[in-house]
Amino acid sequence: MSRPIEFERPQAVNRGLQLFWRKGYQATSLTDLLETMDIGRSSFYAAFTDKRFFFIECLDLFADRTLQLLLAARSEMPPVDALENFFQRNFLGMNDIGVKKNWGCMLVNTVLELAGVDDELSERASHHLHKMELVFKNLFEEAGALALQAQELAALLMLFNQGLRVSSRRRLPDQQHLQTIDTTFRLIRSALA
Amino acid sequence: MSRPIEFERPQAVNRGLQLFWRKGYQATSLTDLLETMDIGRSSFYAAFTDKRFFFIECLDLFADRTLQLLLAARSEMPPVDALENFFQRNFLGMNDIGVKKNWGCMLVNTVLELAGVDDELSERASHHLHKMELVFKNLFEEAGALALQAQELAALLMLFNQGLRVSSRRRLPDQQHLQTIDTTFRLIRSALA
DNA sequence: GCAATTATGGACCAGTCAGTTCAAAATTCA
DNA sequence: TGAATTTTGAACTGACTGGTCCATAATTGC
Repeated sequence: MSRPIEFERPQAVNRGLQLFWRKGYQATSLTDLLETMDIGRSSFYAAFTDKRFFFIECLDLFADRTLQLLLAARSEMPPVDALENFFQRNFLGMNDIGVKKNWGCMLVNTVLELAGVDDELSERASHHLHKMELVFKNLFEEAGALALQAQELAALLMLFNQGLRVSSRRRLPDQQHLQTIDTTFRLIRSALA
Repeated sequence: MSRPIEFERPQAVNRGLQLFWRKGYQATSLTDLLETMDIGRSSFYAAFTDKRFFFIECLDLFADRTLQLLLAARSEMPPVDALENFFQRNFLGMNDIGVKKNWGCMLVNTVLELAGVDDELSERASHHLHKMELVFKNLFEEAGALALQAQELAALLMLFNQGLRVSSRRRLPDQQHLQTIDTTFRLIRSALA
């Protein structure tokens, strides 16, 4: 019968996800992965099929978590505030050891790294971004925008999101990112008013 | 004395550059490179030192060409028109065989692929983007903006640039990209008026 | 505690990677 | 034409890749 492997699995997946997030798919070797996840080779293949399949699991998990983060903010504040907060978080928060993670967005990273190399993975990441854009649109509608305007704003915000994640990986000063977020959302609010 | 190797060199470099542009640094194997450039292994190492060094040459060349493209447009039209034209080009033009190159921007691609993997290369690409942003700023000043406003607009446009290049690799419909460019530049023009 | 089942570490595999070496071929200069 | 020089193809190297295998170890149900 099933054994307590499921116990440590989430933590192992999480460590693997972070490695993929930081270094990308290709630059993450299986050996790196095994060390980081603190797991044996056999166990890895038994639990996750192979590297590519595991990457898909991480990618989907990342997308899901990101969306949950946005929806959690929504449950505590008005829609546009939630969006703004969602972006600000990435440049205010610290991780456990007090160092910021400038790893951008795993979805954006994956689209660019694997387009033309592994189109299936690239398109899967792109699809997750599309779903996120739909959530943006819903939030704008909740804020009172009509369908067409909500869609335009969502497209604009996704473009902004992509640009911001690139800037994040360039390790430009946080102040600049926060400034850009502020400017953008002032613009959005004035369009909604 | 020197032999006519310099004759074919530019074309070989150009073919190599396109391969790096399309597939990125890691996914481009030396064998791929040699076939595409139609050159032998020894000749490659004799002429370009090694893969990484050659990549740098391509990266710098790409940045230079991109800037030249923008400056060429500037010599034929007002600064803001030149900027708009610079972006539109990528979604209107076809290559020799009538197929569009949806390879995004090699600088943006490189920043994302190699951040955390080869920071020296990633930062080199980032630096090229920074130089491009300075050119944006100069063009806005030529269009009559004061230094501070020109800088803000340039930062915004670079963010827009990055976002657009990501969208490009996602192979979203061109019409959407052109629409976004139009919206953005209407905004910019109204800010300048 | 014992047998059946499952997880695990480590050796192992074939393939690919970037890079080197060197003798043969091509080109130059005289 | 012929000697010096340089370019080139092809074989080769050692390291690393993702993935497999299997004997041992751990855990389970009884």
